[in-house]
Amino acid sequence: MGAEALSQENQGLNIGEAYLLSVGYDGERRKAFLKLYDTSDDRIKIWYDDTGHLPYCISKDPLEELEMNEGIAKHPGLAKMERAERYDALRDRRLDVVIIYAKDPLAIGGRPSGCIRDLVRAWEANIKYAESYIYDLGLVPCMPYRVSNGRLSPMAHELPMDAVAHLEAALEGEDEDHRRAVREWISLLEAPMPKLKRVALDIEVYSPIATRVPDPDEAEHPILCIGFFDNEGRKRILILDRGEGFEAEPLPGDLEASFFKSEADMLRAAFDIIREYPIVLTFNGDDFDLNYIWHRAQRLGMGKGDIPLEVGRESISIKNGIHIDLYKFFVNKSMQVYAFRQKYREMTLDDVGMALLGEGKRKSAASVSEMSYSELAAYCMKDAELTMRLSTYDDELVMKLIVVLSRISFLGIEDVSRQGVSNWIRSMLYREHRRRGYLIPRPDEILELKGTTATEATIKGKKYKGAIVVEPKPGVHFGVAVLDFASLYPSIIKMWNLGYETILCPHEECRDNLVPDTPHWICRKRRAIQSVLIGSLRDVRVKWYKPKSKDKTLPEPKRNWYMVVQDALKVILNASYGVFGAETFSLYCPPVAEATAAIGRYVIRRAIEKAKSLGVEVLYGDTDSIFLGTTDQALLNELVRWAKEELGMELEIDKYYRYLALSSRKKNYLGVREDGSVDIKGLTGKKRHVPEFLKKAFYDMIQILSEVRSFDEFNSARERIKRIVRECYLKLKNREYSLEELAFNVMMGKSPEGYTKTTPQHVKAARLLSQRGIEIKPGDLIAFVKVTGELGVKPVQLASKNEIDTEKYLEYISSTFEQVLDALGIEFDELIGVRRLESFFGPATRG
DNA sequence: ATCTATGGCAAGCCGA
DNA sequence: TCGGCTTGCCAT
Repeated sequence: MGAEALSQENQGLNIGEAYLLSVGYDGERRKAFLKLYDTSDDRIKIWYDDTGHLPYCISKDPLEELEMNEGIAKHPGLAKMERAERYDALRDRRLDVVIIYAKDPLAIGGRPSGCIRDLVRAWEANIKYAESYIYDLGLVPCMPYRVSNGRLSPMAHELPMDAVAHLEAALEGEDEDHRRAVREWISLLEAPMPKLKRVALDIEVYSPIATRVPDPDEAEHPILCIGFFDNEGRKRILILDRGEGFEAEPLPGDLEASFFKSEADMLRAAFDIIREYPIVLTFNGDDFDLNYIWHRAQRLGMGKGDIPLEVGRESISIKNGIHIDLYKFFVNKSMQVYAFRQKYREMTLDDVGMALLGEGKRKSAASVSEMSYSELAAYCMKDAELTMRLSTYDDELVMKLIVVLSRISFLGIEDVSRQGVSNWIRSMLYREHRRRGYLIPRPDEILELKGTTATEATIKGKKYKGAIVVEPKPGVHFGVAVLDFASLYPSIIKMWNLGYETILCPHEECRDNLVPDTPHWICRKRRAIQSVLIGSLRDVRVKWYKPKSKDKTLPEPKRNWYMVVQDALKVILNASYGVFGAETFSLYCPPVAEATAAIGRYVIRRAIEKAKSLGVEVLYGDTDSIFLGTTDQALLNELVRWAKEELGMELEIDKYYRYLALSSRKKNYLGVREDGSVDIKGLTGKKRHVPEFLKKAFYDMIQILSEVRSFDEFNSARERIKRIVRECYLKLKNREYSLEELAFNVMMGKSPEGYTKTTPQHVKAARLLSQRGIEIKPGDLIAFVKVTGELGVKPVQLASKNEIDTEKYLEYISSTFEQVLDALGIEFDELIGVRRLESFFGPATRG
């Protein structure tokens, strides 16, 4: 049937080179479609499914659903097969558990559905659709294809010979599953990067109250202007002509401005511009800009057909186009922490722009409603420009990341840029199930077969025991080497064949293949899917992309690409263990997470014992790292060799410290490297909430410590540190610091009413702000100072200098500095003079 | 609708 | 006053 008949829509579709960017479902046609980026004219072409697969439709009304899916019930594959027969057939093809698919078969990009029934399961066993559909066709998002007479075929690209040669050597001794996976990853990651034409859009909306954000669902106020900034630097601005009082005035010369008497005409002009581009970028366009336009256009009498937008539940797409909401991308915790190293802290365009581009939003005294046309245009254009530049800076880093993540996760770019890391991993694993013809287990099926955890967590309320943190040896240590296991948990998943299928397998023969520290065992007969996929990704990163990204002999663009891929892989690998311990993950399997952590403890424990047996002192260690009191190459190399031999794990010499200062606190240290750079971990002085004045003094002290080369030099350093602390103390006492410098900055974890058990200080301050009519939302940073009086705190906005509680601040200074000083054997009292301090000292010093 | 994990520290709250 | 608990932030 269908496979032979070309859809009418596809007839005559010929594209030389097209990148598959997104997968969607057209409800009216009841067909899946692909959005293809045509590189010859930079437009999106739509390709409709003509493979003849039947869509399964989900409806709240069961009768309606049956009716809609009549075709499926008649499907020959389904009709033929009896229930018991199906299960047997499944069992034969599976590893060792009965695994049954039970997700919404229309989940494009994978939205789980509660609507699950045998019908779907059986149907899924025989035909595949939608999410599985691009896999059936052998398609991978963001890869190049040729379309000829409506048929898609992959475009070959050359693999770099050095990569091929290197990999063949590195793959020696690995099994065939692993080798195949590594080759495929390289092929995906080395495919060409498409040049993507795109425009950034931003709107400004009139608001009668300056501080209130207009509600997009109501869209009751007019849109004042719409700015477009494209990746070739073209700037266009559409402005609503509001008549009297707003004379047309000269606008910057490179700005193409158009004025409209009618807001509807302005929107129509905006739609024409949107249609010009294959890709539209916004910063929060899902929730605000495009959402407002959507509702406003209808309020002005336009029909849905006149608007080139497609509104989904959580996102807005563009007909014949792609919409990427960069806010959703940057708000993603994994991106923030691992790819951008926490350079930005707040999820605003201003903060992200400042951190990544060195430039924030345009400052303006007036609200948009009161701005002159030229000011309004400049303000709006700046936001559009920042949004665009977030996608272009550093040789298109962000676009590259999205493309690479899309290829790894097999999600289209609209999905991958909006979803979290657990969904990327889910999609990656599902794809492999489908390719192998495996059905996918439901969460309750895995849980029932594999059960929960067997160890007791150290922290109350956690599900299982985690990593080891070695008790630090307090003091200053000169000549320290830090060794760590490269990608510890992914390596464990690879070496120990961990996966939901293989843990606690049904074979008697495997029961003695135990995970140390647990009653769990692991299958010896089959390889687990996740072990293969995560293990191969890990090897691709560690053996190819990471070293290449550091190779200074490579041309810059090449090295940049290696760096991007390396970062993208890091993000996925870092999450690859945690997802199995997250209830919300669709392949949640607590014993897998527990076993991973347990093996991690075993590995580091063995390494510590080995170091000791070599006569090396172990100063500290955390999860996957050990800090050793030697820099003797022979000893270190022996340890590395031993780890490879004995544990099958790659232990690496990470760095050397000229000296390392340890207190008795875990996860707290200061290490100075040979070149004088300093690693500060966990110390209060660097934490976000600490007042600026104290951070400054703290870093002044660090600067001094970084210059210390030998034990003797601590004496002069001590004097200089003494001066810093004294000065800090005096300025505090004389009230020379501004309120801003004195402010603690603490984030609201929830709304002010959400705090029922206790009322922390920042919440007290927040409530004072609420009383003044200032809205406080979760995620807001509250700046407050400590004051004398009942409450003890006040928001900066409401405080005055003379009510500052200097004693409290002094306590804070002393405890902050002590963390470093007690490691160095310096008494805080002695720095500042005990005489003056006596009255302040409350808590005794540690150690 | 969305959400990787556990371990550890400092500070403050709050009831015994 | 003490100690358990909550909170936020950080390490890995």
